[in-house]
Formats: sequence, structure tokens, C-alpha cells
Amino acid sequence: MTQPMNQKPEKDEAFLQDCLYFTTNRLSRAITRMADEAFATTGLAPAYGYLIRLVIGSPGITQKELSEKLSITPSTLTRFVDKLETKHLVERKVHGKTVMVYPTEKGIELGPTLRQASKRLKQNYEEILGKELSDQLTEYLTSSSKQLEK
Amino acid sequence: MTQPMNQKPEKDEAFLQDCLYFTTNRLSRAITRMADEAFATTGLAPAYGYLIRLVIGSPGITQKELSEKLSITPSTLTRFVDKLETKHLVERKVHGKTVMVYPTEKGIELGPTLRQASKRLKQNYEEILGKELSDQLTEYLTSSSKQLEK
DNA sequence: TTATTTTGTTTGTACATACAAATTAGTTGA
DNA sequence: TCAACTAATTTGTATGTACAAACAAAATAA
Repeated sequence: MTQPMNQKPEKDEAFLQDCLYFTTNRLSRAITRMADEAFATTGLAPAYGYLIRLVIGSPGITQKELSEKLSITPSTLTRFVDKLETKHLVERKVHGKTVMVYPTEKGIELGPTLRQASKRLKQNYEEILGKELSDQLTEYLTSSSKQLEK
Repeated sequence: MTQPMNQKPEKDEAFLQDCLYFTTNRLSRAITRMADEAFATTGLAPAYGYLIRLVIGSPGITQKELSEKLSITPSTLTRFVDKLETKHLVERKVHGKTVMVYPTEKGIELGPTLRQASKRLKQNYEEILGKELSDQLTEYLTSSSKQLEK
């Protein structure tokens, strides 16, 4: 009897838990919910917070560089900068065909608040997952992303 | 001198690589791109493929159960089933206040194609990441999701 | 110098997804 | 029996994100 007893095609749902696509997106939804909460006080979605921090850290950084560091497409980055510009948190300076992004005074002032939110977020998930797993997972994620993005 | 030399606030971008929110979403974008390719032949986005497979595996499964197994909200699930219903791949049967979902003949026939696409996807990412890392990562992701979803 | 190609950005459009509110249908307690 | 509650689903609306096409500026080739 080579055939296992279970005739029915995938009566259970192991194929979900085995799929990196599914499991990654599942975690993405969970951690995004958590991040939204942690950043609620900043008035900004988490992704925007990280963008501003990059701009504060490197005033005049180009949009191309930003989209690379954030691993999002240039078109998405355009929309992000649009929104932050209408909130007067960053401003663009066009230089030929490239666009350089600078923080405004208001943007710079937001820096500490953003770092705090990040810290809270990290505390929250480390409390649930443990520092061990959190760190290991984060490291694996970065390494995998780098490989897959090629 | 308690203060480290580096005065400038986050000149580098380590804070990105250290953040589980960022790294998870980064991988999510990369693997979703890959999954879209692998499922291109099916005419369906990957998420819909998994939904149909659950329905084939448990005909009459309720929407509530589906949304739990897929870890998506009920409202999202409603839209998914809407779309699959207009494509005549599944059909709803209302039973009181719950909705049961059944595969159509056409939906059942799609099963093998979907499993193939899944297999291709897995082969593709295992080729890049290695089976080792893939498995370990997938396991960590599932375990973390379970904990964070509580 | 002019024509071609490349590069960075933006715009149009589409989709997955969520939350909050509305709806509908059982359930329970007075 | 009916009012209040709870649970499953749907609808309205908003947002992050991508891809493809358009556009604009720079670089290169002729």
C-alpha cells in the first residue's frame, strides 16, 4: 500500500502553512495592524514615518535612492512624497531630471516622535514573540528579500 | 565621553533593517511579485487560487471559516467570493445567516492547475533561497503570525 | 548638431485589503 | 411574544501598492 489513506485532495490546509507567499502576507497583515496602532499618535502611517526618517538622515536624498532603500517602486514613492509635501513635512527640489527631497522644519520636529513610535512597535512585538525569534526572523527576512529582489 | 561619536541622527538606515514591520512588508512585495508570475497561467491572482483550493477541499465551507483560515477579514473575503462567483468558479448557498461556498464544475477542474502553479512558485523560491532557509523562514512566519493574531 | 537611447519621475488605472457602519438572521431573557 | 442582543455578511469608503504608459531631461551616437 504505497498510497496513503487520505484519498481526498487536500482535505486539510497544510498547503497554506507551507507556502512562503501565504505565510509572508499573513504576517504582513498582522504586523501592519500592530504598526498602525503604534504610529497612531504620529498622525502618519508607518511607511511614511520611515520615509521621513530617511529624509531627515540624508537631506537632499533623491527619490530614486529613497525608492531603493524602501524597496518600493518609483511610482509609489511619488505618491508618498506627494502626500508628505501636502502635509508640509518634506519638500522637493527639482534638479534636472532628478528630484531631491528635504525635510521641512515641521518634518524635522517630528523625528523624535517617529523614533518613539518605532520603539514602541518593537517593544510590542518583542513582548509577544520574544527578542530571540524577533531578531532571527527579521534577519532572515532581510536576507531573503535581498536575494529575491535580484 | 558617554556619547558615541556619531552625532548625526541615523545617517545610516539600520533602523529599517531592524524593523519587523518593514522587513516583512519588503519580503511580502518581493514574494508577491514572484507568486503573481507563477500564477499568471491560471488567470487568477495567487490569493484566489488558495481560496478555491480550500473550497474544493471542503465544499460547503462557510465564509467565516474561510476568512479565518486565510487570515483575512470577512469583508475582504466577501469581495473575493464575489469575484470568483462572477467567474463561475464557486457558488454561494445561503443558509440562514451564514453563507456556504461550493466549487462549480469549472472550479474543480482548475484544481490541478492551481496546485501546479503553487509547486512552480515553491520551486522558484527554493532555488533562490535554498530549501533550508525557505522552510525555516516559513515555519517562523507561521508561528509568529499565530502569536500576533491573538 | 541632431537623432536615439537611457534614466528619473509622474499619471492613469487597477486591485488587495481594512475599518466602520448597515443589514440580516438567529438567540435569549423578560 | 417580543425586545434586546449577538453573530455572519455586505457595503461604503479609504489607502497602500503595482504596472504600464507618458513625459522630461541627460547622455550618447551619428
